[in-house]
Amino acid sequence: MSKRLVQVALPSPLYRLFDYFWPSAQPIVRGARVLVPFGQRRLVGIVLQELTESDVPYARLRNVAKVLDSVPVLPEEILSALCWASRYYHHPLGDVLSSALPTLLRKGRPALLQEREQWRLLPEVAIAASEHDQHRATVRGPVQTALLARLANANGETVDASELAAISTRWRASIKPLLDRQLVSCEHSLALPSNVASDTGPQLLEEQQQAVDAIVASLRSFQPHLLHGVTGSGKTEVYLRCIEAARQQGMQVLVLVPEISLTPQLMQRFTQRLNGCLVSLHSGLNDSERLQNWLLAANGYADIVIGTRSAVLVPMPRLGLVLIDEEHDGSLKQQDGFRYHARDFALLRARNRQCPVVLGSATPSFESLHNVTRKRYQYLPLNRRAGEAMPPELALLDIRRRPLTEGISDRLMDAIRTHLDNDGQVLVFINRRGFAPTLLCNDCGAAADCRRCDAHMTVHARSNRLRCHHCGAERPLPVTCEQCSSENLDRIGHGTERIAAALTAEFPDIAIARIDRDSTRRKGALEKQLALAVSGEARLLVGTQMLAKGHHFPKLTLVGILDADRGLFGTDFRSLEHMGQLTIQVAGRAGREQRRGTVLIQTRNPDNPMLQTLVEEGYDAFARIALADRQLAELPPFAYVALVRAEASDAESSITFLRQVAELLQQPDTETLHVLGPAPAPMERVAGRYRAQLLLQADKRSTLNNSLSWLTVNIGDLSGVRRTRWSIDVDPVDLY
DNA sequence: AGCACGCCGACT
DNA sequence: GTCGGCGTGCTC
Repeated sequence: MSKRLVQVALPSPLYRLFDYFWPSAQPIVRGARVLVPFGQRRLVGIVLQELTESDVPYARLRNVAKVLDSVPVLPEEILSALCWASRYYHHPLGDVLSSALPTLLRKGRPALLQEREQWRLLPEVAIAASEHDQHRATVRGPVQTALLARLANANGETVDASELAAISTRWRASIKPLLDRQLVSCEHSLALPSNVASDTGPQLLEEQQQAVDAIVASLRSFQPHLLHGVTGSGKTEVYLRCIEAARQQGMQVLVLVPEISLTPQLMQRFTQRLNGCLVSLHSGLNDSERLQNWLLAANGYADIVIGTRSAVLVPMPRLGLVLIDEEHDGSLKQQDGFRYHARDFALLRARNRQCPVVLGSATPSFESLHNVTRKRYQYLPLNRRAGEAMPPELALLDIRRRPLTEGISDRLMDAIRTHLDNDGQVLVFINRRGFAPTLLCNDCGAAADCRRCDAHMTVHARSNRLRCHHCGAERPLPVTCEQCSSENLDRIGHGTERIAAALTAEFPDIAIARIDRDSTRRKGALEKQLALAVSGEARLLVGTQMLAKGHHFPKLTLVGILDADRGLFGTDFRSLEHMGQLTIQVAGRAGREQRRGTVLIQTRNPDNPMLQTLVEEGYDAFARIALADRQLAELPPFAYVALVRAEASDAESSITFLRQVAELLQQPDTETLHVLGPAPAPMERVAGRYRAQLLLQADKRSTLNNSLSWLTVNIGDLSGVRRTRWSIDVDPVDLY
């Protein structure tokens, strides 16, 4: 009798699956983990199916070393979606499956929920024991006495093991004899977090109610909705009502947010308003917390899962609704390894499960707007701001031939002063951190450059250092030019640090909160700065795009945008879209309560039609025109693109490698696939490595898909694969 | 990707 | 004489 055979996906960059003998009497479970020998190593893989035969000579097949799960860790619902994603994104299946697992499961840890361990003084003996103790107390050690005292103190209620552990690190040794003599008992139970709403929320506006009704009506069927709500229109309130409705129907709800640690306000609101088992998945969790929450979701205990991008990969057996907040946000796309887009993956899952997806944004992605016109998404607009709030008034400030103080025009400075005099709060937005982006020598003209990147070093004045924002390199701020030793150095350009300093000089009595990655790196620093901003204690706010995401500053009356022009001339076809979204998002921070907000946008291109459309007619009109341009240029969402990226330690080999790739791609579908490049990346050298890319463009998804499939089977034969790191990026969000 | 094997340079 | 550099090959 021959041994059974099984096909396993392993975490490796190989576009291949591996066959093993199944020596165990246990049933073969698709989606379960196995430990297998692989070369000299042992890897954790996922069982895909039983095989009747293998193409590999049987002499070379090896045995599965250990079966790790009797129940699939990746049930069919998520497994089939991940298999699809592997084909769509042309990323090796084993790697895809592995990235869907929390780290501890990837390492082979049992997929068991942590149970709560609780101890109790047995009631029958409680009194007897304490009397007994009065006479024979000396028999017990101090730890035992303390443990008994703590348990007696609970009056027959249970005490968590963690509390007993706090008494002594050796508490287990001390409690064992008490357990043996049946003085105490130990109980294990599932620690299910359970949230109870403390607040019912406001009456909905008509538009909000219509949106809720439409979404709730679509439960149990596949229906994407685009919830297009201007800032302050109460999107979150719509989410909350839909979540509650789905939960009451016994469904699990998945909520994706850009970066949970950046939105403590949102998280707080969810815990205030939702009932049931609420679980979060974000970068702030450690491995065991992450595993626990993952398992709560995967076993159907969690009712609501709120998380960042990777939460979309978590199995949810009762999934009935998916919400994606800030669906235009670039952080939904993974930028390395398995480069999936969480929005698109969510749509696939929802289709499989026949449930609705809500995409929420004040500035929807062009893709989503296009899907509304194609009638693929239901459009749910929220145009009215809650309460009395009026939409902010946007205006362009022509700064050509105007005096500037540290990048701030006299007219903006006057406006800031007026608002501060009238008790307003002002936000100055500049999407650049540090003090100055360049340190230039006035004598020889040399800029302080990063030694490993094609980039200037950014001056950080407070820490007195130069930093590279691309590779993280750092060095002390030089006093003299590194090239010619001249002392005549100039700091060129402006970052948040410099703007904050300039505003302090101008308004010495006003408290300033600076919010960017540097000022909020320390734990708790972001919360502190945000609290200053929200309370209005800091009346001047300076920040990067961190400030643009979902925060609510009730007292804000004026927003100044310093460098809108940069987005007009980006290298990327999406630069303009991003500029529009960022501008409107930042503008949305203003005037969310009684006072109408003003937004002043400094520009040297006041005649630019796109900028004018954005300011005068709003985001929708802006998007319509920009989308028409995309159509003419045959760019997404009217065409399908992918990028083949390569990097190597010298400039030549990544280009030569991609030249071969381009040649390879000429073979199938020659007429319909456009291959552009290879070209060096816009910033060729980063962290000492030279990057290049090849752009693939097709008017049919299948053309692109077939070409990439062909590529993945043949790319391994190219010379130079060893020396280049390459990757495929389907539907890239950034072209560099 | 990892890991082993294999063949050439500066060291105890 | 060896430790170790990274080129090449393989992983069921």
